[in-house]
Amino acid sequence: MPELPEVETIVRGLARKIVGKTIAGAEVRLARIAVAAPTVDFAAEITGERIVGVRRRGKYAVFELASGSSIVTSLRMTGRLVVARNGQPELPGTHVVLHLNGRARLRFSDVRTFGRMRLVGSHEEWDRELGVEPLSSSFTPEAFIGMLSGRTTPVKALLLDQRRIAGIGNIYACEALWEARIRPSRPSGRLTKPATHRLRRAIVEVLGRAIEMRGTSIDDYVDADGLQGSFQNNLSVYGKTGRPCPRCGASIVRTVLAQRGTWWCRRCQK
DNA sequence: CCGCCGCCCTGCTTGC
DNA sequence: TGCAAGCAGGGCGGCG
Repeated sequence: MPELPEVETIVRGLARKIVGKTIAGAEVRLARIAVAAPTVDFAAEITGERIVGVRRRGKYAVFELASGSSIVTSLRMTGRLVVARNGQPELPGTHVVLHLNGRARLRFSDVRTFGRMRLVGSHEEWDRELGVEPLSSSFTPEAFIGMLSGRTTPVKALLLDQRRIAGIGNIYACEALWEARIRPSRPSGRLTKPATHRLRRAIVEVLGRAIEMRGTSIDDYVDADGLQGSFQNNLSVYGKTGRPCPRCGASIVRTVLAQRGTWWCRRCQK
């Protein structure tokens, strides 16, 4: 499932391929995927627009258009954004195709149809509820302490809450907590000061390393070229039920926390 | 404000 | 072997 490192990798690839191109037309094959304001036709509205930028915010890929509008794309679990030439084979479940100048096509596919491409106006604050970018200078120790302090919520649930930190999903929450040697169920407000610092650094470190490895491909994720990442080979605990902890050798367990599968080491995560 | 729950959806895994 | 139930999960709306 695409989290921050996967979306970052996709966006960097897309930026290289489609910035400066004009949208000559748009095919919306499944209407509920392409969302616009009630009176606005998504395809008609973006036709003729030039793509002036592609960026990431949290787990969203944002296409910035010359008019000031943006297409905010959420991939959820199985969404994919791939650029291909017209005529090249499509991925299954291709619901939206943007025709760019020349033969380039930007395809959005999603077998589970949870993902969305949403057209937002230039002054629409679509990300008002989204939290801090963990790889930005705003993710300071003080900011992180402010999020944790006084809360009883399990720290893993807090890491998954996009209103606090934007971009962490289940894989990197599990990996960062393992890295910081913190039990996922620990009440957020009960972390010691050193544990808080370890966790903040672990988040930054794990996300950065995953970007270097071009993301984690377990089931569906591919980049803008349709290629897999390689961070799945560097996972310590995610999906590793019964395998030895890379740090202490104890068996990795799977529990359920905040309705999510949670992998961790009972011996060295406290 | 906060936290919890159900829903959306389909492919894969599990169990009989 | 075949089939159906169960499971997976990010974001969102509803509820207490």
